Amino acid sequence: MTNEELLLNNLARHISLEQTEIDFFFSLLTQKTLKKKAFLLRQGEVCKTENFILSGCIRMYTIDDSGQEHIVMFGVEGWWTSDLYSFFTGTPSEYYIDALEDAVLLQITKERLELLYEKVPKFERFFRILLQNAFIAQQRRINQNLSYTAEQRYLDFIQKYPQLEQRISQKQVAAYLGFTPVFLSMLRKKLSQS
Amino acid sequence: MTNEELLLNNLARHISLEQTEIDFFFSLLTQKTLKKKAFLLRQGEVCKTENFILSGCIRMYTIDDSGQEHIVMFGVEGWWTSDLYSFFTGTPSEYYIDALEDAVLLQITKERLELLYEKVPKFERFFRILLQNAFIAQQRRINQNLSYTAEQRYLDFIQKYPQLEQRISQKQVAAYLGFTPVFLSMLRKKLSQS
DNA sequence: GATAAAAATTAAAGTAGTTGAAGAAATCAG
DNA sequence: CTGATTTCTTCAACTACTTTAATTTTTATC
Repeated sequence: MTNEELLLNNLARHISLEQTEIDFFFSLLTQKTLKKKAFLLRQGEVCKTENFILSGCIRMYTIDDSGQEHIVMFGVEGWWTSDLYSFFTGTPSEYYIDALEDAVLLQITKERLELLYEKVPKFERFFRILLQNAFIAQQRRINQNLSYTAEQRYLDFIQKYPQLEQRISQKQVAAYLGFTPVFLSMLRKKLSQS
Repeated sequence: MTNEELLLNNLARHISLEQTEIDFFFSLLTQKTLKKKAFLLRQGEVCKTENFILSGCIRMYTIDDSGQEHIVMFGVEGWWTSDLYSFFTGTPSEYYIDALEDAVLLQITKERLELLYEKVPKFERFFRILLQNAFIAQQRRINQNLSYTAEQRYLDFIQKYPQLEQRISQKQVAAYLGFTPVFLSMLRKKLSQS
């Protein structure tokens, strides 16, 4: 699947478009490559784009008072990523976004997105559906953090994202699940023995 | 402020409407009263409505394997509440929604919402913005659950929702913040002493 | 391919939050 | 107003998870 097809698929899953509408949409996008460890966004900056991931792996995270990183979301090819709050309100972000692997993105700015909504209102629906899915995924995560033990959450994670677990370090998995890498190591040992 | 004004305000904050559009919107709503402890939705049922809370207090929660309740969201007057996943996909909900205080709601069904989007597309924007705000609030919560101690989360909660803390039991607060009522009681004692 | 840097493992001691149980205080239903 | 139910508090024992620190393994760099 080519890059363009990846995004076309993503669109077609939710709305049906004329070729001219597709072309117009693509004309609004710019491509960006991001080397591993390079930042797409830093805390304090305003997030100017929504980003469709063509390849690679990125994370969005905060750093707490004691210097620890906490990952609020991962993104891989086929996913959209952005700090929506900063993007929509124009206020500085609380988050960092950087690449865990070299990545290629398609970006759209807020101005161009507004233009897109105006010219092709169907896209308003498309982005609402994306948001809806992201909302639901977050709600699940909140509920799991409240209801499940660390072990249950880890098992759930590797079952749900088996490919992802292979691609990122355990340190990143722990920063997503909400415990320490040391504890994850102990967990894995315990699970491999039983 | 009358009931109708509460919702009008909520609308006006995000989109501007003609009187006929407002009237049409209101014609699609039905009012529902909910006695304390009465269910708006049970696990396994399909969520048929989005609900605007005119008065009272509701919660959305799950019950885990060991019988404990975990609250994923509260709602008070002026807020919208629903299980969006079930609402949009038509699949059975994983959640319960019930009233912590006698409540009055304005409800809109999915069919009527689709009709509304069709006749007055501005509403698509309105509901997207609502969703956006809810998304952002959830993202904050995920990050806080990862980054903060129980004590920090409690202090943050009472600072952010001082009115709410007065209206609901500590048991509900604990079920929202993710620890036991016993621990909350200990926390409060410790905080009152220092 | 050698060296440096980052990640993962292990162990031991410490802490935050849970569990269970019992009594006191508050709320609810008739 | 009364008894019944639910909520809150307190205590002590327990467990899940953290912290620190030392060692090994893996990955990155020139």
